[in-house]
Amino acid sequence: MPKLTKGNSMFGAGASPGIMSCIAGRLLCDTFLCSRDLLKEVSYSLTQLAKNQLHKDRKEIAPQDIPSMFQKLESLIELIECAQQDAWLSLELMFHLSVIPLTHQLTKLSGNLWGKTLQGARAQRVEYLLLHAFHEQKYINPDKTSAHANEAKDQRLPKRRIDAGSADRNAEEFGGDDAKLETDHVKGKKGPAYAGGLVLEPKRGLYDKYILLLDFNSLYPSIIQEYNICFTTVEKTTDGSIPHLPSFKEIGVLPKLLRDLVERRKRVKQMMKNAPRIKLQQHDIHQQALKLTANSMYGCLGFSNSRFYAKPLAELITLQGREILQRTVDLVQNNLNLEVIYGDTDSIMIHTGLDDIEKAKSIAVKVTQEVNKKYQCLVIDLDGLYKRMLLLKKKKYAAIKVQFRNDIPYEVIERKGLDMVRRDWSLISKEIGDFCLNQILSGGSCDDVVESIHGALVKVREEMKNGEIQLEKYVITKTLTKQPEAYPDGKNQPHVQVALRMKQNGSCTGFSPGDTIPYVICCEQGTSSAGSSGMAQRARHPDELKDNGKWIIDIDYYLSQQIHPVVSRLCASIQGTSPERLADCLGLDSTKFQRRPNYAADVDHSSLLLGSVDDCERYEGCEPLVISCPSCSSSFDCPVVVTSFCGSTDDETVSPAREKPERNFWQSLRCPRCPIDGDMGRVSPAMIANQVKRQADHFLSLYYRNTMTCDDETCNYTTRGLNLRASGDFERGSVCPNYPHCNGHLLKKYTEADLYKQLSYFCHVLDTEKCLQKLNMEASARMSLETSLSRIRPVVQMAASVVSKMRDRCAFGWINLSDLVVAV
DNA sequence: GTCTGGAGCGC
DNA sequence: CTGCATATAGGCGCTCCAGAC
Repeated sequence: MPKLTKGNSMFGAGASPGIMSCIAGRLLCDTFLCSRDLLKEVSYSLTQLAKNQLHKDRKEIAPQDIPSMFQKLESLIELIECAQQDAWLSLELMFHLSVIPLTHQLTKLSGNLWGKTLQGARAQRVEYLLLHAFHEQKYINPDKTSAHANEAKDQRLPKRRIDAGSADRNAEEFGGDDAKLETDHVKGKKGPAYAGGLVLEPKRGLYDKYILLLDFNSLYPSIIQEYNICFTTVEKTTDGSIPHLPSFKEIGVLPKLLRDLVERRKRVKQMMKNAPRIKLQQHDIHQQALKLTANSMYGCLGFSNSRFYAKPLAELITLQGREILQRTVDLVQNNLNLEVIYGDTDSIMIHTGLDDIEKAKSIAVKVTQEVNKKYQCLVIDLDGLYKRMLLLKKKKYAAIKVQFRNDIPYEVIERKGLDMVRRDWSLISKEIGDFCLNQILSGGSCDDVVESIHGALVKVREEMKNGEIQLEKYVITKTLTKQPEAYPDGKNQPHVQVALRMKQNGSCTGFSPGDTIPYVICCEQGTSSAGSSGMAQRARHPDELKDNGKWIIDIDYYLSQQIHPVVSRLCASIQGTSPERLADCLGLDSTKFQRRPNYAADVDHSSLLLGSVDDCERYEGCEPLVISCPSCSSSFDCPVVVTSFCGSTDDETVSPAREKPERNFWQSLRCPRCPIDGDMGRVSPAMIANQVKRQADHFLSLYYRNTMTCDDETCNYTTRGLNLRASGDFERGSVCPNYPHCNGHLLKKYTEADLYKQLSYFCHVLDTEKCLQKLNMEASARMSLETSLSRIRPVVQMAASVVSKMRDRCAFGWINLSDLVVAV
């Protein structure tokens, strides 16, 4: 009898060799593996799958309870019934997913072993598909080499035509020409081996006019056909560069194979139109299998352990993909004058600015016609009409999609990449996030939306504090990618810690890579989370809390690390709220959530200067006015005049205590570091004026340097040169010089708004007049302040007038009146 | 502050 | 030569977290 071990298999894949030998000759359908392949779920436990897929409840029995259930008749029968139920659920799941017919079709297409398809061996399916295709054309296939053998002797036999004649040029070897890179890749497995799809920099924000989502149907398979890309057609390069497109007229093996698959799929889809009900599902599975097979071929060209590994071909395909997407964007923006707001690999989103769905559709028709004219195989198509959309980042957006059933429109909310679709956030933060998203997309007024979000946050905080939230909502789920013991930094990973502890105390037998681990973040009763150890140490399995009073939910963690980040990311472009305000609603210390300085580039400076914000906020980010002492070599930040004479303004509360020594500068007009007596460190009015002038000139020249930086964070290209490349998107600055590789735009590093703000700050520092009008104080205090200021006025007069003249020359001082029109 | 490993998405 | 254990893996692009430095 072979050993029926389990648990040492990678990715928890299937059964051990022992089990396989026991069932030799029979197919094994593991519904756990199939579900992981075909479904997207937070957890792939039978309980979860039964609930979400079959809508049935499953009774769970803890492993440690099983032995005792054998002790009594009733409990033994219960155990048997549960086991039987599990068997039926697995079977039902198998039918629900149509695993057998689907894998049957896939196997028939590729000609591999059905049992392997059931194990999910995708690379092997493609391998067999290509083996058959090349063999049929009388090519000799390359040998299969193991990863180990690859490292020792990276030599793969080229494919050679049996009738080795004219086609000798085909006998090229695509693998192994860059052995160094390849072994790096095999060993470290870090970093991509070649460039992939192009992702456009999104124009972030909330859109309430129709957006068109257009995408190319199966981009990569279509590129292979469009440009006849194959082992047999592409000329190999010797220097490791990407090969050129083939000029070979005869159709290659890969393109022909794909063409056949596409045509067969077309025929099957045609048959579906007037097929009897009973045949409908069968056809549907057949066409799915054809599509899956066509789409998985590219992936295996780039897979370094594949028998048909061909990095140059994979590179050539993705390069074409990037160029096609960029050409499409250029066409839509420059020739059709439409605004492209985002695009990823094979898709573009167009902001129509229209409320009328029919007009929006007609634009889509026009665009698709124009684009499709340019290609033979490639087809772009309308894939979605979004009524409203929130575009947050690359690969992160949500939209209300309008769909049609029998020409009747209905709306669905689509969420891509947002925290709410990820399993590694707790249910409670996902629920709040969904609520906020629904509010934002509701189309309600800004005030209403913000108010209801703030209200919801206050409410959930109350409920959490009162213990009204179920434990399940706090559960976070993460996947193990290695054996729990194999993590080098397992100490820092909550799910690894939980898995190790569960194994240790015997509540389970062990874990395999691919298993999902649920946990909650806790704190020890009576201690605050702030002082305790790292969060990985405070992670517990939900069951550990149920019968143990020592650990309780760490509510502060959930408020600040789960709910706040999710909500504040959603609200990033929503007027009327801010991370600070949201933190306030959650009862958190709002000072910890202040805007990071690099966000300042995103905000509109003009509104900042126009509004009635207080001085410290208005001049945030400005460089201080530095006065250097004529006697000693020290320098110090010049304090604001009015603040020095009036201790009770707002500025005092924000000034750090370290500025105290400079406080009385304006009273004494002496360097604070020089001896009090004697003439050392005395600063004259002319010195002040000179120093102010010199510093203002510095900022002026900074502005005129006109340094431009690319707004694509991954590029960050910086230049002073002018780039005259045309772009449909003039407002955002000119196209990045890295153009085909980067889709960003050059923006001024130091804008006129920055300069204006800086000069205004210097004016503010030296101001002795305007500040009086603004102050709201008692008559007696005002009198004494006025006297002090009038004494200092002659000293700063010269400096103040120098800098205010410079500021007033700055064109930014001209206010566009339309900016002042504000909807009330 | 920056950098890195890990995870989990989108396409 | 036999018994037993081994190894079994589609791609790249892009956030985001937490910890180390």
